[in-house]
Amino acid sequence: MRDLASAVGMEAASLYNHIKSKEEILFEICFSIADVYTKNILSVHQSNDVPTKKLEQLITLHLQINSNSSSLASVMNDEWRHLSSPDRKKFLDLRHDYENKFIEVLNEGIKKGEFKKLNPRIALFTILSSMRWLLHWYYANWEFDDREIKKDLKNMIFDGILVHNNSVHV
Amino acid sequence: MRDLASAVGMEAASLYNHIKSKEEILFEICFSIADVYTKNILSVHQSNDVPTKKLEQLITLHLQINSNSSSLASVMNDEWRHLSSPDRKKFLDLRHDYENKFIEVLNEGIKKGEFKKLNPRIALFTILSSMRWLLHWYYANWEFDDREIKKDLKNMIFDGILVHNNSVHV
DNA sequence: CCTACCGATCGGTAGG
DNA sequence: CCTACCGATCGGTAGG
Repeated sequence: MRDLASAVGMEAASLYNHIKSKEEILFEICFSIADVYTKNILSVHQSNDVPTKKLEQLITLHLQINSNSSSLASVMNDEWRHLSSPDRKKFLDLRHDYENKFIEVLNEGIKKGEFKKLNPRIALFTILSSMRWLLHWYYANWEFDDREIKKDLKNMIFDGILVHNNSVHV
Repeated sequence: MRDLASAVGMEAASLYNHIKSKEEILFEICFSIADVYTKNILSVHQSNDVPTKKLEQLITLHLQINSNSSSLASVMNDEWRHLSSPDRKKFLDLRHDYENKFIEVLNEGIKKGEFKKLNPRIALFTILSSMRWLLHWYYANWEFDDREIKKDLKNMIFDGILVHNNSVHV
């Protein structure tokens, strides 16, 4: 709180005229980002697009949040565990809902023969995890082209690293 | 330190008969795991295998460490930043060496036409990141088959999620 | 918005 | 290996 206060040019005690507690800040961050995910998966879920298109929209969403709101997203990702009793459960429920809807997209794609017959939960975690490095400051030192990252990441998730003769994304 | 002490059935003060400081524990964890990575990439680097084979060996290494030593590996991954001045730099140097050798493998594969023409640093971070979810307790609730995880993960890294007619890994 | 201060907790030491 | 205790730091409150 001392750090936050000095970052906005006041004493720690003065922060409490604007916020109720440290955890309130965490709450705001976690649920504002979770809201974006929830709204987006609902609209993807309701669309009539083909599974590959749905997956592409979800990946685009994650790439956007992870690069445009990386600090908020990394707080959400790493610190949600420190929410206390009722909020923590509420957050986990939102997350599980999101994951389940994402898995439905994967299952639909497998059934239609667009996606490989992978364990959908393993595929889910692997896809989300593969984009998570964008959140860490460690990599901020290497200057990347944002469009190149998005292109290469989509390419790898859809088609992997090996060269295929008839791949549509190469 | 109170938690660690009670986990081994003693008082916090008594720990200091066995260790010098809290940071010494962190040091041991970080550098013992880093050592495994360093030794392995050297032997892969010196082999005459084809890049695809080299990459497969590196992925196998990460999968093994991330699932067999997940708690040590997650401490190393998340807490190395808290090493103090000379050790922190030493650790980062090891890490950069590792990453550079990994990138050489990727570049070799691109040059030989085995791997797609991706930005090798983006590819590196994406590959390593995609396996990182194995480190988080959150997923421990879902009971997975270890061999299924390894199979699906390799499949996704090499060939992606889309179905290809002539993919060798499907 | 600040000064002054609180109780709890932390890594660690002294001394046995 | 324990009791007793230290200085620093943390989230937060009182009172102006």
